[in-house]
Amino acid sequence: MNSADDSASAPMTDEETASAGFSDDGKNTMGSQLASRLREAIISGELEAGSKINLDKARRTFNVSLSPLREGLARLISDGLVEFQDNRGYRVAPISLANLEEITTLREELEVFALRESMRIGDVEWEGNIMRSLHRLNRTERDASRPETLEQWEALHREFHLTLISGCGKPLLLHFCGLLLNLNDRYRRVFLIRTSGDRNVGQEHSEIAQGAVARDIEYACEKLRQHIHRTGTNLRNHLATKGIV
Amino acid sequence: MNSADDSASAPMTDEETASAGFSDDGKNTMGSQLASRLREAIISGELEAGSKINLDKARRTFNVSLSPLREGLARLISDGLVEFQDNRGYRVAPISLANLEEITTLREELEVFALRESMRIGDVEWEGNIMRSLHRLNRTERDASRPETLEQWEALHREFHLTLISGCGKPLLLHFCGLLLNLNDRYRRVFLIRTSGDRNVGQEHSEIAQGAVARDIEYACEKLRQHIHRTGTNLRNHLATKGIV
DNA sequence: CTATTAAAAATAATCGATTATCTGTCAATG
DNA sequence: CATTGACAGATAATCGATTATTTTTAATAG
Repeated sequence: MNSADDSASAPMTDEETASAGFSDDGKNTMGSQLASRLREAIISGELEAGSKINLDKARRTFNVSLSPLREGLARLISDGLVEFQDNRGYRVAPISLANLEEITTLREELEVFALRESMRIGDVEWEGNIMRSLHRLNRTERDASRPETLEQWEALHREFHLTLISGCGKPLLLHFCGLLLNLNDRYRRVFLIRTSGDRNVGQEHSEIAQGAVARDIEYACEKLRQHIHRTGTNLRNHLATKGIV
Repeated sequence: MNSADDSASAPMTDEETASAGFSDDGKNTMGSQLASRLREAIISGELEAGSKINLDKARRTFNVSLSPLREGLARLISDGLVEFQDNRGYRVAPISLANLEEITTLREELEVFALRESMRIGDVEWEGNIMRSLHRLNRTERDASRPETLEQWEALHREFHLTLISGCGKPLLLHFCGLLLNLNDRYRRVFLIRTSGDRNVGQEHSEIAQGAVARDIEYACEKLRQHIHRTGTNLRNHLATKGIV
């Protein structure tokens, strides 16, 4: 439960978005790699929400022994992406309308609170990091027809949101926000959503970022709240379309 | 990440306070039992904060193989009680003034928010559960000279706080609050603190509970916030006494 | 004397096999 | 016909041994 300063690092690969409590040096262990692969498989929808994870099958699929497999799965439990029951094994965490709405609500509470704190005590380096993240995000095209573009955009988008609140000086809070962001991204990835026509997401990000570095607390926080809320509404509509309750 | 309704159950044993994502049927697996024993060892201070956990030694101490030991430790990572690094093993999560202050701040934010939501949508059963938890808590004496009394009180105290917010209908939020409560209790247990003279904790609990069932949102939330804040201040002083930074 | 490297010891990670538990099927019973 | 119970197959949990990595120690060069 530490590492509040990840955001200052070089361009992130998916592997580096690991959750708190665990950390990888690059020289990964098998369990770590599996956690990454499984996380990607779940967030991308390759592993269906709610489905059972057969250990023996997974073991063969990934060509590993049970130990590292369980190790990896344990981490995804921390992430809220996998559920577990004694003697009954693992299951991909289900998705639901209620879950999405809770994620959205909590993001509005926690992420906005974290932004407020960041604007209160964040330093110049924090400001700089925001502008850099914003620039990189805005320079990246999001093309639904090319998956590698999507993944890249998702990584940068996540990075932007985390950087925005990285100045708050509260590792636990950042951990919670990271989890929520992860869970939220899953809904977007599962539905391969492109933003609906009436939104200019790039501009929304810019407004939040500019408000943040200008230390206009009420403006920035309100923009962020709206941004999160709109995303929630957007995703909810897609969920409804697919008939998910 | 479910089970929002634990609070309606019979008197809790320590084992039943397991974290979300995992659940035990009573017919526990070895990993589950280990998680409980280790959790107790850490929260009680038996395992020193910040100290390294030697797998081989632990394996011999608990008379188990590596697999269930790792399994148990993985759960404590989810709880924020253990930290892990690839190829370097496990370590009891350290304690610090900053960590305690963050826990207190986040409890003020999240627990109060959860109480607000509970008061907005909680039903009569929720109200009843609160009154029951309050009664059981107030009927239990907390005697620092008798450890079994302390554990009993801690369990009931935890139960009371969770029940208070159990009506909010937000499993994730309850999960976060549960984690924070756990982390907070650790500080209290480690220092075997009895409440300082100027507080009547029993009355504080009663006021919060009565405000909650009377749906006096502002009153109850403010009382809860003060309660959490006082506990934080209290613990901080003890930490300072022991020279912990 | 300090810094660098090599070997040895300690520790963590993984594997393959074994044991325990659960789940579904089907027959026997009321 | 529904219910119970025993069996068999599937699946999860655990173990003991092996392999990989890190940390410590010792030796050597500068």
